[in-house]
Amino acid sequence: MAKPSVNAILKETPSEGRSLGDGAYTEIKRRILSNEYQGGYQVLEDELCEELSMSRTPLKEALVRLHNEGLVEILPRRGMRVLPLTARDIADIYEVLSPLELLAVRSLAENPDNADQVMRLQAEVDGMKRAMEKDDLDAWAVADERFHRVLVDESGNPRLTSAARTLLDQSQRFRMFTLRLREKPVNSTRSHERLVAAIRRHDVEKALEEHSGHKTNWRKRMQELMERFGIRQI
Amino acid sequence: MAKPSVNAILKETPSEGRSLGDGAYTEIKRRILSNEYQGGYQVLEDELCEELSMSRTPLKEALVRLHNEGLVEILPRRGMRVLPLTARDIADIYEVLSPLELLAVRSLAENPDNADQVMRLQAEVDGMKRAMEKDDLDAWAVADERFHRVLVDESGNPRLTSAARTLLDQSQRFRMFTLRLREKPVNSTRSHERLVAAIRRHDVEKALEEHSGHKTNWRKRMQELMERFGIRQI
DNA sequence: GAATATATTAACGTATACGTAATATAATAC
DNA sequence: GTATTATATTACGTATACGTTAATATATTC
Repeated sequence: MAKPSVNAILKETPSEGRSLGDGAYTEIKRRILSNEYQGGYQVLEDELCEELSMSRTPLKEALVRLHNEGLVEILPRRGMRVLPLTARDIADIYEVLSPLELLAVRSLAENPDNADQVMRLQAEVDGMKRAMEKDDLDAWAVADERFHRVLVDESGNPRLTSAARTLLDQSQRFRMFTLRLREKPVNSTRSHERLVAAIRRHDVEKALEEHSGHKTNWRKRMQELMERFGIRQI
Repeated sequence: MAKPSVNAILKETPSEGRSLGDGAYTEIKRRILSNEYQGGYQVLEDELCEELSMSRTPLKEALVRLHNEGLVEILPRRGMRVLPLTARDIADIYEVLSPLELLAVRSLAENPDNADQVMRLQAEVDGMKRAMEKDDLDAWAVADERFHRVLVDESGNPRLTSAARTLLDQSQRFRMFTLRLREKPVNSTRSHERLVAAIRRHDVEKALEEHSGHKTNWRKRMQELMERFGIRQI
């Protein structure tokens, strides 16, 4: 009984993947970020080739890219391994991500012509609110992820976008993992809303404060969570 | 008359390159960072293969990595092209690099046990001073580059190191380009020395201030320089 | 039975082969 | 001479082939 062809999956992602290499990159990354492949998961190149029905050439390209983004390591003769995330890693990620997002927040709040950007952010906040009303945690997570992505995408600095995206990707594994362990993200949604409001009225100080506060709070809660559930790594 | 074999060059870099792919990556990157390959330089994969005496497989791997680091673009059927750096790019790079280095400075200054790290930084400052005495600009540039690399390497946060390194690499093309256009980097050397001194005595405020001041000053001078010489891009 | 030597296997790095699609060149019509 | 079509070339994406070497299994010795 054949598994559902992954080729079909690859075809269905019109977003990034023109080539097989792009397709493999997108698909493997999706599996890692969704924790389908958890930290420590190890697999040989040949097995992945089989799995994704392609040869080693495009697959290797995908692995090189994933390695560059810090998602996997490539072990000679042992294939690839999804890098585990420790509590320390999480702390490191947010230590770097925070100032980057802060830069984006400042840039948006200081932009006199930010109506369009604010609209895009608000759309995601609205998504979070609707998701909360329907108790749909998955939908909430999607909107949350999109919010942070929009934030750094709209900064106008491609280097900022690129660096932040890498870190957002890494953190997403953790966010997905803890999604159903933490309390309902009501406060988080409200905080995002206040942040957008501050950006809208160009209140730079308030926006920065709101963002810092949110991130600090979030980090504290996540550390508590990890301790409570004894999560050493994912 | 055969050109000096690049294989020889690759062999001589015991640092990174185990595989041919690593070697190609290191060598092409070196050429870009030293402006041997300037912005806009375009070359076909096959020509690079010839040049580096290897097949397309390991070469392509190197190109993928360089693309991920924002140094080149890969144009279907036209090979790779070294991305030009505009004044705007320079500004963007330093906008992101500054807070990252600042994070590193704070981390070092706050570390009660930083004697070893300070030593490493001081070694590079000494290198800059010796180079200035001998009017050896190239040696100065090497020490300067190493200083910033040590700074972010010693931060203790691998994500910070990785993100900052990418930006340092990008900025190095510009630093090399302007090395002989700017005045002698006497102030720069002194500023680095004061920064290390502040880190040594755990004077966080002073260290951050020194670093911000230096970076702000540097950015201003570089913008002046570009205007004066009409540098649109490199 | 333990330790060492040898053989086998397997996984990957790299080279090469091949098909395809885009571009350049040639040929033809007007 | 220009426009259009036909043909040839080329560069790359991908698959495959091959050799090397590390890891494992097997055999051999004490």
